[in-house]
Parts: sequence; C-alpha cells; structure tokens
Amino acid sequence: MARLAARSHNQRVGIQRVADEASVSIATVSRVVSGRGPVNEATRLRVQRVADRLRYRPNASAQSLRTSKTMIMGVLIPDLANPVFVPFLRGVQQVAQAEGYSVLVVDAQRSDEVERRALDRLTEQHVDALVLAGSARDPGHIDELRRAGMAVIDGRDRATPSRSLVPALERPGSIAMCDALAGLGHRNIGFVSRSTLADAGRRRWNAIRQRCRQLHLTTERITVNPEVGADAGGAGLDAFVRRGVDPVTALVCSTHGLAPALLGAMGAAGIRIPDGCSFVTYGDSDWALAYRPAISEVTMDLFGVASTMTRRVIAELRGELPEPDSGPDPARFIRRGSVSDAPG
Amino acid sequence: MARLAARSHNQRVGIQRVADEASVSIATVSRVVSGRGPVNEATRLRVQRVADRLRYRPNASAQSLRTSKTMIMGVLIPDLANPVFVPFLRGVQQVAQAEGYSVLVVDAQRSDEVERRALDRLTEQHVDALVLAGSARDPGHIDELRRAGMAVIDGRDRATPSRSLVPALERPGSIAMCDALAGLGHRNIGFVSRSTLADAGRRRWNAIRQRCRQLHLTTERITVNPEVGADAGGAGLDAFVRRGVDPVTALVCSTHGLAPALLGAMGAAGIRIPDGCSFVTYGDSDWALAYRPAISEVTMDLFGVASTMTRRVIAELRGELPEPDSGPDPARFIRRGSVSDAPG
DNA sequence: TGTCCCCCTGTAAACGTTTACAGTAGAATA
DNA sequence: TATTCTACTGTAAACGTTTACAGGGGGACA
Repeated sequence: MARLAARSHNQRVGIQRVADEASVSIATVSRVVSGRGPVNEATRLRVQRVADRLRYRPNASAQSLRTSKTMIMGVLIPDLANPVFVPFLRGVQQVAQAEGYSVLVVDAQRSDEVERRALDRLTEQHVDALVLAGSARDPGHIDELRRAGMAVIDGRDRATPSRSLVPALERPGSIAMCDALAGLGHRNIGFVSRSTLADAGRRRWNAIRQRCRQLHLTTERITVNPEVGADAGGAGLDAFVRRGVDPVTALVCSTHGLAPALLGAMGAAGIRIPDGCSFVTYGDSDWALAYRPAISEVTMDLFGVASTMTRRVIAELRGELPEPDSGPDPARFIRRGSVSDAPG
Repeated sequence: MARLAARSHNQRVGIQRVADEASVSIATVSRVVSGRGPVNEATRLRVQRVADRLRYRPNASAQSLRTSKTMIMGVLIPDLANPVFVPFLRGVQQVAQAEGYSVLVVDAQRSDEVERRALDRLTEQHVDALVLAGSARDPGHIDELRRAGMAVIDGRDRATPSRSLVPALERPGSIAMCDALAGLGHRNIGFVSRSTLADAGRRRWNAIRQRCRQLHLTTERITVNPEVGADAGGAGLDAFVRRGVDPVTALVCSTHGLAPALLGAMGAAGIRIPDGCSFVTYGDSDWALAYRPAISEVTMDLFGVASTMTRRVIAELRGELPEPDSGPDPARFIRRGSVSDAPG
C-alpha cells in the first residue's frame, strides 16, 4: 500500500496532468510555462499556481526532441589531471551556467582512443555546441561535426595557427618574460630544469632561447639532476650565479613543480632573491604569492580564454555576431618581488 | 544550389531513412542498432552497412524520451576553484565514462543560490543520477529528488554523519599523522599557520590538538604573520625548535600553500629537515615529491572516494547491489623523507 | 444590428525512438 | 498433407513536448 503510494508519487507529473487540473489544454500550459505566445493573465496565474503546486518540470528530453535543442554544451579536456585545464573548465562552466546551458565534460585522459569515443558519445548525446580545450587529435572528426551543423569552437580558432591551445599561448608569455628581463638589464639568463625535458619544458626552453637570441641576450641551460633540494643542488646553481665573467642574473624555472625545491637549494647556497639573482617560474601557484619575496610567474589566463570561447559559441548558437576580441593578452608575465634590476 | 545541398546534408539522418534505404521497417533498424531482439544475420549486416554508410546516430533525446533514461549523471561540486575537488571530478568522470555515462558537471561556486538553481536545472535536464561532492546546502531539496526517483549519492552516505565530505575525511588523516609522529617519539608538535585560521585550518588544528591530548603529546600553535619567507619568519620558528626544554621536534604546516615559504624560512634559519625538525603538510602537491627531502603529507584520496561513489550509484541504477566497502582508507598520512625519529 | 478583427484557446500533428503485439514464411513434426 | 513451432519482421502506439492552424467570443466600427 505504502509502496503503491510511493510509486504513484514517483510518477513524474507531465503537462497533461497540469492541463487537466487547471482545466485548460496542454497547449496553454506549454504557453504559460515557456512564456511564449499570448495567454490571458487570469489563466496564466491559475496555470502557474497549479504547475507550482504539482511541482511540474517540463521533460527535457521531450523538449529537445521537439525543438532539437538540448541546452547542453560539451567541453573536451585533453587531460583533467593537468591542473592547467581546470581554470579552462571553470571558465566554460561559469559562462555556460549563466547563459542557461549545462556542461557535459569529457576528459580525454591523454588518449586518442578515449577522445574519439567521447566525441562520438557527445554527438549522440546531442549537445548543442562543443568547446575544445587544446588540440583536437583528429581534426577530420571535428570538421565532420561542424558539417553536421554543430557549433564547435577550438583553441586554434584564435588567430594562431598552432595545433594546440596551450603552446600557442605559452609562447607569448615566455617572450614577454624575456622582454621584461631584458628591460631590467639582465644579459644572461639561466633556464633550470631536470636533465630530461618534457614537452612543456622543451617548448619553453625553445621559446626563451629564440627570443633571447633576438634580444642579444645569452642563455644557459642548467640541469639539476635529480636531487635538487635544500641539501643539494645549490652548489651547482652557485657556480652559474656567482662566477666572475657573465654571471647568470636571472633564473627561470622550467616547471612549477620544481620551483620550491629550487628555492630551497638557492636559500641553502646563500643566493638571495632577488638581489643575488632574480627568479621566475611558470604556472599559477597559490604558494608563489605566499612566498617572500613573492615569485614572479609566466601565467596563462585559461579561465578568460575559456569564457571568451564559450561566449562566442553561444553567440553563434543564437545567430548573434560574436563579441569583438578584447581584453588583456591571455598570456602574461607577472612580475613580483622575485625579479629586480640586474646588478651592476 | 550548393546551399541546398549543404542543407540536405545537414539533415540529420533518422531511423526512418535507414529503414527505407535498407528496405526494412524502423523496428528492425532499431533492433539492429540497439542489439536487442532477434534479427536475421543477413538483414543485420545489410542494415548495419546502410547505417554506417549514412552515419546514422540514434537521437539521444528520442531515446531518453522513450526509455526515460538519459545515461547522463550529474556531479555537483561545491567549488571548482578549490583544487581539492578536481580529483573528485576526475574520479566521477572516469568511472562514468567507462560505464557508458556522460557527466554533467555543476560548480556551485560556493553559493547556495547557484547550487539551488543548478540542482533545479539538473533535474529538468533529467539526469539519471546525481553525485554530490561535499555538503548539500539544502538537504530537503536532495530528499525531494530522491523521492522523485533519482539515484543520489552524497559524501555523507559514508558512515560518517558529518555534514560535509572533506572535513569528515580529513580528521582521520590528521589522527593518523599524530599517531605516526607519536610512534616516532615526537612529544611536542608545532602547528604553523598564519594568525587567522580559515575553516580548513581550524578543523585541522582542532583535530590535532584533540588527538595529541589523547596521546599525551603537547602542541604549540605557531603563528607566522604574515611575512614568512626565505628572509623573515625563520627566527620565530627557531625559538620553538631549538629551545632547551621541550623543543618542538615536528612542525605541521596548516595549509599547502604556506609550505614552500615555511621551508624557505627554515632553511634560512638553519633548521635542517628532518634532523633538526620533522616537517609535515596537508595536501597533494607535485612539488612535495620534488623537494629534498620529500615532504610528508596528510592526503585525501578523493579520486578514490569519487570512483567508489560513482560505481555505487551506477549499481543502484542497474538494480545491482553495491560493491562492498573496501580498499585503503581514503585519508592517509604519507610519510616521506621529511619525517624522522625524534632526536634524543 | 451586422461585420470585421483581435485576443485568446483548443486540436492535432509532428519530433525519433522503443517495444508489445500480431503476422508471415518456412521447417519440422505428426 | 495438415499442423505446430520457430524465427524473424512489420504495425502501431506510446513517450511529453511545441506550434501551426483553426475556432470562438466579444468589442469596435459601419
């Protein structure tokens, strides 16, 4: 008995039920709840009240089936484990939510196979639009989606012809940093990393080297391998920083995870920041601000980029024209206390 | 002309089209693509080929409308900006994806209002299930969803009656850490933080104090305010660590963002880790492993927790019985090089 | 008072599936 | 050969909306 009652309560209340209870046709109910079409004020109130009382919620599947709009957008993240993409996701999420869209998130987990399957499912799931963070492994697939009428926006769409979003952004950031250091009189810049350079590290090192060459600065690649820390490694850095001719006056840390260890090593070796040596790292870390002196960083505003992309794709969906490109460059060098004029 | 062709190409191919082209009824097509029901092998092949050729994709909205299953699950994150929740999201995502579900993610942005609206939309969106990270601000709302037949799983469901997931997990981690330190002979433990303690900090400090009292250890609250860093702050710590009677032999850092600064200060003050003092922090940081000595941490396996929760809710959806509670405790103290026996 | 118009409301046809049910053809059995 | 069974296939009715179209009732105008 109780069971039956529960069941009947489970019965989702549909438009028909509301219509009956309010003694109108389903068309009128639809007009009331969707706010489209003319309806007498008294009727509107009555229907509204009934709908509220019954806790009527329009069935999204039926709506999408009829209108072929789901009000869902998909976002494809190459690798959620990489914290770089979290602000991106937040950016999409926030704008989408504000504009009435829900967000279906897919983590490709760095796997082409997973990405392909995920995209397949997304299209079946009938998302209205697709926001791509970073590279699409299979551009053909994407084009196909576009041809099928889906709104797709890709990091690549931003002028840059680069294949992937992050590298495309990182380069200007590295360049800005080199320029800033040069402007402060630094002539020899050290790039500190482990002996093997991952993708990101290689890109950064290449960008720095290239820009420094243009600026007539010299660069040194400094390897800490692998036992850098408060105990060891400082001596090696010391050799670069304090040598008589052409000392390194600014150190760039290849990756954000290495920085605390490096800072520890420098402290142990008696290298003061920024007087003895300026210090820069990549990323967007909570501790970089907490440190004294605060650590300068090359950062990417992926939150901002994602917001813009999402706004664009929504504009496209609505047939409006996209907002103009504006705002500050998403890749920036943020100078903090850890960077000062070169000595001498 | 080209335009018309494009349009016609845009026309989503439905089950009818496939049926016509393969000279069968739509029922048969449905049977083939869904794999349910008997169908002659030759027919199956023919239909399959036509479907592939036409790139037929069943319309998800129609399917859900008919079956009232969306194969989407929602996950509600209290605050995506808090990196603690990222592994949680990954856990949900990964399991869901593997089991054929898509994930609709909602960021409550620490706002009750946003959370309420998001939940509303989720229910309209007709997700099959809901995974809640952390507290649900409005338990009534959740209960209502449950009554409406949705599978909902909440962090609170794990034995602990605590209101929110993270605090509930963090406490055992803190306790494990205290136990470990006690086992190594530490008798006086310092808790280092800024002068004002945020929620998380307060919880940690309370847990530590309470456990240490049980273990007959003494605790000291040490405030670094706010200019700790390689330059300053070390002296203050020094006073606690080196004093004659009852020195602090282990420092616990209140929050992961403060740790690098603290380590810098200790290095500058000449406090060696772990010989001069053991060191522990909270969180799950990439740099904690890179540091030398590697930093010990109190961590929460939110990825694991989320996986389990998701598997559970999927089991519920399928009417299977949930897998038994197993695996290691999600809250752990991970001892690394930064912790050693107490001196003496 | 008759006519036109406007505002509101109802009817019914989609949207693209799944699935209960009925039907058909051929094989196997009597 | 007649019957029953099996294995497959088709028909049609949902699922819960939106929306084009038609209809009805009253006020304004002639």
